[in-house]
Amino acid sequence: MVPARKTPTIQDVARHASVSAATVSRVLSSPERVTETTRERVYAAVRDTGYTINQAARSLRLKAARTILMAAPNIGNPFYSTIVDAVIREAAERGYSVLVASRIGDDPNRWLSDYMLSNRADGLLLFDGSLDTNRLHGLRDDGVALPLVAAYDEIPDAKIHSVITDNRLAAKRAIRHLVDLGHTEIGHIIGPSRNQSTNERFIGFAEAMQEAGLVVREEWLFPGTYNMESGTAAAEHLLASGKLPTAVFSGNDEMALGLIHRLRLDGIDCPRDISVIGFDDIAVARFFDPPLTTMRQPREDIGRMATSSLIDIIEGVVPEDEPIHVILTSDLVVRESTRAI
Amino acid sequence: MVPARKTPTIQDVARHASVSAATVSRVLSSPERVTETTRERVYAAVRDTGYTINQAARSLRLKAARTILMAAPNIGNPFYSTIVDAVIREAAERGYSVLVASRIGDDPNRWLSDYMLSNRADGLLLFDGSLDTNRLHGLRDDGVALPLVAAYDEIPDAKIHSVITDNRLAAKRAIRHLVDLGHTEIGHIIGPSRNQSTNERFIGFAEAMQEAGLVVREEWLFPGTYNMESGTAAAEHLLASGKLPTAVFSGNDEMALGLIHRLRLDGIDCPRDISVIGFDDIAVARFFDPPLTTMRQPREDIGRMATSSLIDIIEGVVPEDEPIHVILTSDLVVRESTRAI
DNA sequence: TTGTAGGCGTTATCAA
DNA sequence: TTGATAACGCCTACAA
Repeated sequence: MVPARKTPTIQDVARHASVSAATVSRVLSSPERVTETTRERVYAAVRDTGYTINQAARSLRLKAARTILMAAPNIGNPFYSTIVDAVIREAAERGYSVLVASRIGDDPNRWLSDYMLSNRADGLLLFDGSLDTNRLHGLRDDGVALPLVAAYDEIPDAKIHSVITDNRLAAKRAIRHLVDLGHTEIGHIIGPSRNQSTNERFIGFAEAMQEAGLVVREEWLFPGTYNMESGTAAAEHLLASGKLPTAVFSGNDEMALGLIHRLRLDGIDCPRDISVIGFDDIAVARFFDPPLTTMRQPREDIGRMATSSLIDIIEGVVPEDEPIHVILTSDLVVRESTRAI
Repeated sequence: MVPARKTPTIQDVARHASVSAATVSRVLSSPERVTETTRERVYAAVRDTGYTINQAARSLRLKAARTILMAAPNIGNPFYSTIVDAVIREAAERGYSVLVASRIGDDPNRWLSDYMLSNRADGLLLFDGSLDTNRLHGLRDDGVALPLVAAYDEIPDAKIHSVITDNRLAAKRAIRHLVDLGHTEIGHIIGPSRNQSTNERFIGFAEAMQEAGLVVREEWLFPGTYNMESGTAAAEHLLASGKLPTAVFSGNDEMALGLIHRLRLDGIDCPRDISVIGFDDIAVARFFDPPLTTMRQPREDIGRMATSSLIDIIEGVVPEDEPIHVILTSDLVVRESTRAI
């Protein structure tokens, strides 16, 4: 219980074990290159001194921080909870730490370059498709491309590694589900337009509508912001438009929840009077009243795969000229917020 | 648009500006100690070379990482979303980065010490009251106490800085609200017992019951785990117990949501047949059906204050022998899940 | 198998 | 006001 006077260094361990610092370093990184006996002595010394490696020194020497940066436009959205968890988990398994950043300040690109170029992080996990592609390419270090994986929200650039979901297809399936139930008057709450995934969902919606021979009515489209309040706003927009659609495809679950809640205030019941399908399958979806029909996003898989891909790239196991493009599939989860007309 | 061959160092900038590296360093940290003219020359050189500081080298030299570690038992819980956001925001404002860790692996303490002692983080924001106090004290560096702030979940140790909420009082107010509505048969879904906040809420519940002259019935107590599934389980427990209470105080909102959902499946309607009050006021609470009455936790304030306190401690503006103890107050938010009997 | 020595990029100290 | 120098703790040639 003697408090350490000072954080022990590799030198202290070396002295303690009567070996050189080099040997200690070797024991720690490649134990097989050291005799059994000295190895044991070093391990003992490590225990005795309570030595832990100094990451700053190690990073400086190795030019690698064994840290990745997860950047999202709004990490405060509960949607990211599962993802953050998966990212941390996967990173930890491979010996990496995770720094998190949210969009802060004016220049959306500056903080990223700061992190990357200052040796704080070895790679970037980007959940924001709205960033300037060129500047991203510009983030270079040592003349080699910055390890970067676009996750969830795609970046329309084939050269950038990405782990995304089949947004367009999923949207089409959502609409087909409604069509199969007999709906012909279908509205759509659109997500924030700066997200590429939003656009993909919108395109899927439009395509499916056309394929079903249905018309997209302008007044049944509403630009939301992915939070519940904008679902409420969408409801008010629809209410004001005079005639309600019989079904609504919401760009995400939260807006769907806001929509259902607000409509009910005016006596419009889901699913009795209107069907609503969401997107994501957030945790509350199945506990809501009515339990929400939605397109389930494999959030955990996104986090895990994006992280492991990024680390693969950092560690050079992925050839630079063969971009990774993982497209995960979303599942239709039918619950009670949609019903036949 | 010429891609840099190599990350420029302070030496490169120095050469570029025809000054010494020391001068460049000075310009960057205390510009007033350098002549206007050289200062300008250095700034220009920084721009030209695209120099960014190497954090690893800086950390090594300064023995400070300008990084804090946020550790929570289950960062995957959406409850933390707002908090993470606030922490990042506050930290960024003071020039700090944020590392996140979740409980991973066997030894809950080991990873923390690893982070701290290895110079990766300068301080710890701990959202987990179940950690061994003594080992926490043992986390020392240079013989001075590890900068540590216990946030949200308190640690029963007066020497540890903390930013928490008035759990016991809040629970009492929740119960009094129910009592004021005429309820006398009140159940409680308890959170995971390893959390101190859980215990505080339970004590508050018990005290308020006693003060109101009500008895706590064993079969109306249910140990949950803070997720919606355990709310469902609580419902089934109550259903099986034969007689339902007329009101339930849930240790958090998510369990309340699961409870309400599950009871409705058996035709027990909230608030018609049973009143439910939650704790936290998570984002969905007001959009749920019925909108949830709950004790609002100032989550953003917790994140912000805990972070700024921690950084104060790191930077030595807080005397070590005067622990910070912030207790934030929770607000009763009356919505529609509770009603007079 | 082990040790010596040099350098990663930065900043603080001391001189000039 | 500015510059030279040393040191932070680690790893890796290279030498023994």
